[in-house]
Amino acid sequence: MEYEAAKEKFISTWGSLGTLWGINKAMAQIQALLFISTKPLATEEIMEELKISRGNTSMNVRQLIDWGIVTKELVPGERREYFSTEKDVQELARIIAKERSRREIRPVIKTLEEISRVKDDGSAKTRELIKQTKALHDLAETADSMLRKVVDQKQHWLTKSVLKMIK
Amino acid sequence: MEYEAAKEKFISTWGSLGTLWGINKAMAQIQALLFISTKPLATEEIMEELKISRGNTSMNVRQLIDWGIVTKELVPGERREYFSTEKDVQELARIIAKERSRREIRPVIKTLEEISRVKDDGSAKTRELIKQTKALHDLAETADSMLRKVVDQKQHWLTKSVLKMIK
DNA sequence: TTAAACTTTCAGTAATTTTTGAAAGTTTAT
DNA sequence: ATAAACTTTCAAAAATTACTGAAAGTTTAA
Repeated sequence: MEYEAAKEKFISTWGSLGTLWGINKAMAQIQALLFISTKPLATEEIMEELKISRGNTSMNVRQLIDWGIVTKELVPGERREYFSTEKDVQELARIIAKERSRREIRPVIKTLEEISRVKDDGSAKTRELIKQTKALHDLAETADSMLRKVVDQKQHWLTKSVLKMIK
Repeated sequence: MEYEAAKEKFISTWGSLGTLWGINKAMAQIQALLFISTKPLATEEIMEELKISRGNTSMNVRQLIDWGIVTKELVPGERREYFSTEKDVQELARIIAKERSRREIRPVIKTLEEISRVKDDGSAKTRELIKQTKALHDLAETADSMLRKVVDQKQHWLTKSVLKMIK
C-alpha cells in the first residue's frame, strides 16, 4: 500500500470508529488527520484534506478542543491558528476515558441511584426494579472506577501487572 | 417516585445510553423492559409497553437474540413466542464486552495492522503514519485483551484484587 | 478607525438512520 | 389441505443528525 492510500484508509477507519463511539465522523477524521500529521494544520488545510466546509471544520475543531484532545498552536508572526492533537496514545486514551466517564457514565450512575430509591410498595415488580437497578448501579460504579483509575497515572505498571495476572 | 415513573425513567435512560453505545433506541428499550420484567414478554406486550410497531419490535428482538442477550422462551401449550433477557449483570457485561470486541475492536485492529505495513519510502510523513498506527495498534490490543479477559470467567476475584491494587 | 485576515454562527439543506405498516411467510391444529 | 395465529420482511415515511455556505463577529496591524 502506498502512503496516500494508507493515509486515506486510516482517516476513514478512524472516522467510522468515531461514529460508533458517539463522536461524529468529521470530528474523528480531523483528529485522525492531525494524529498522523508531522506538523500542526490550519483550518484551510483541514478543509482541503477532508473536503469539508469551513463551518464544519470550525465546529468540530472546537469540540476536539473542548474534549482536550486538540490544542491551538500559535505560530509567531502568523495570523491564522494552527491545530495539533495529543500524539501520545496513552495520554489520548486517558483523556478520552476521563471525558467519557464524566459525560456519559457518571450521569447514568446518578440516574440509576435515583431510580433504585423508588417507593417500595412491596410488589414483585417493584422489588425486581429495585434489585436490577441496584445491580446495574454497582456494575457501573465498578466499571467506571476501573476505567478511571486504570487509565490514570499508573497505567504503565498496572497494565503490565494486570496482564500478567490474567494471562 | 412511584413505580410507573421509575420504570419509565429506567427504560428511557437505558434507551438513550444505547444510542451512545451504537445500539439503537428501540433495541436498548426492549432490553431494559425485559430486564426489569418479572416474567417473559410476548411481542404484543412489548409493542404496547413501548408504543412501537410490530415490525420494529420483531427486528430489534431478533438483533438482541443475535447478540445473545435475549432468548426465546417457549411456553408449553402457547403458540406465541415469549422473550426474556439475561438477568445477571455480570453475565450481561461479559456478553456485551465480547460482542463489542468481536464486532468493533477486532476489525479495527486488523485494519491498523494493515495500514502500518504501508510501503516505507523513508519520508517523514510515512514514518509518522507508521509510528502512530503502530502505537494505536498496541494500545488497541492491550485494551481489547484487558476487556476480554477481565470480563471473562475470572471477574470476581479479579475485580476485587484490581480494585484493591489501584485504590 | 479602517481594512484585511481570519473564525464562528446558524438557518436551511442534505444525508443517514429509524420506524411504520401492510404484505408475505411460517407454523400448528384440525 | 385450510385456516388461524403468529412472525418476518421491506419499501416508503418520519425523525434525527450532520453539513454547508454566507453573513456576522473578532482580532491585529497600520
